[in-house]
Amino acid sequence: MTDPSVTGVARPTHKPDTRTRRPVEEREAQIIDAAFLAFAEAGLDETRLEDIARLAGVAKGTIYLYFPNKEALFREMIRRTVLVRLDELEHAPHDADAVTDFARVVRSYWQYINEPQFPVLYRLVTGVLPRLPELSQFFAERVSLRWQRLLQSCIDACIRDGVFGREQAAGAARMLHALLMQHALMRANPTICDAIGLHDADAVMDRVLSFFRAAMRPSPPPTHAADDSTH
Amino acid sequence: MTDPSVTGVARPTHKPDTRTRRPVEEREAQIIDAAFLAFAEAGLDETRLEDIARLAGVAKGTIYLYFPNKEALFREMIRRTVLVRLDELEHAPHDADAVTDFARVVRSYWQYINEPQFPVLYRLVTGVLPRLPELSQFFAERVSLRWQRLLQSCIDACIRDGVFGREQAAGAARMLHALLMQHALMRANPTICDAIGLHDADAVMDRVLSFFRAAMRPSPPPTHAADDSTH
DNA sequence: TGTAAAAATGACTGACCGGTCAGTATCGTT
DNA sequence: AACGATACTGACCGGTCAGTCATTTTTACA
Repeated sequence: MTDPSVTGVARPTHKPDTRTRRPVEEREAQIIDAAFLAFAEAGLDETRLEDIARLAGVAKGTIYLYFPNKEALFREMIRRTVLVRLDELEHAPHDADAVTDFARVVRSYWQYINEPQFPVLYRLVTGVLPRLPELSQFFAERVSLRWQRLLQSCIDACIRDGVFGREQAAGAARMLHALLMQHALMRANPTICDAIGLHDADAVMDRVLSFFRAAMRPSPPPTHAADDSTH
Repeated sequence: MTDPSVTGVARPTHKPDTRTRRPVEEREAQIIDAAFLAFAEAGLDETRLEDIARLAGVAKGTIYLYFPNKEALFREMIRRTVLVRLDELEHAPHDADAVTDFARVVRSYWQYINEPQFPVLYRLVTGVLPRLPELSQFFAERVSLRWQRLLQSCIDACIRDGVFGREQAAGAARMLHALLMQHALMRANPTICDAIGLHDADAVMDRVLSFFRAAMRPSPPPTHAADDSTH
């Protein structure tokens, strides 16, 4: 008996520093990581605390030393996983060139929502919406709205520079967000991804951006040519 | 024993319309409707069979006369609710005019995904994805892919007519689908809907269509004016 | 009205699992 | 080494609920 997984490792080499409290954060992270994996596979209700405990390499009771209950663990897991990398991305300094800036932000967003965690989070949050509405609110605020604001500011800069026309300015960020988000979600769905070939993430983003730029390109001066559309 | 769904019809009784078996379908529909309401509120796991039974006005045991278990009831509820109105829409005869046709199909799709049931179905299906992957496949096939094909055929017709340019032809239906779907989902999320004002469904659709048309408008002839963009 | 079959009922059962806590192991200090 | 203090464990408890089935109600028909 006893636990062979961790015991006996930490030899008392005098005492380098009192790391007594360090393990607390480690344990939490350990449990959170395990929770992500377990919840990702089975969702909030179908996941048993035992499973999380086993994945984390601790006993079930240990989880309750760090989180008051299953739901709180779930919530905290979502919170932390959503926030990973989000802040650093937003706080990156703006470039001088509006176009470069725009491209950089779009790429960051695209990267973020195409990491494998993202669709999982989206699914988990969506799945528990009626039970944990504040979580969905948090998600909407932190992801959808935040990025839309960021995108809009880049787009506005491009409009000021004359790269984009003014015609589609209103809601342009929403459109771009919709295109990117939906494509990321489609890519995460094997049925759809296979059916319409979205495997190459870069290619998909280029395609979306090309479409977006086409919509945003300034109108030609009013030369009223009736039907010059021949191929 | 035997199959209750069809048996007894061939009775040579002189009664002209033996409605003997009519209640069977009624009961099923009754239970399915109640299941939709109950599942919509709490999801697959959190919904108790008792709740569904109470909503349907039957006893719990009765449900098991019509559905083998909870999961099958859930699946069947999704299947039927997804299919409602889908076929009739697709089978409507095509118009002669490509533009009118396009507008009609887009409006149908928009209507479909903005009915209050739709986001609920989307959420439910998304929520149980790892457990019932074939359901998500069904949903993807019946909604996303089917409509994308339909949209693409309308768009192609518009391109042939010169209304849309050829440049963005590839994946145009996917783009439009992404825009419409994501906007419908955002509209169903109170946090987002309130934050960016998407309450007026018609206005939102117009905005999306305007953006889409801007992207699809044929390019002007190649007058290579370098920087004519100054308003 | 009688009666047999079909339909519906809801009390019951047993598996399951979130949460508890008495007990054990480990660590830091003296 | 001895002694708290702290971290961890996992058997256990109790509530819950999907699914069952003996019983009751309804229906069909003579």
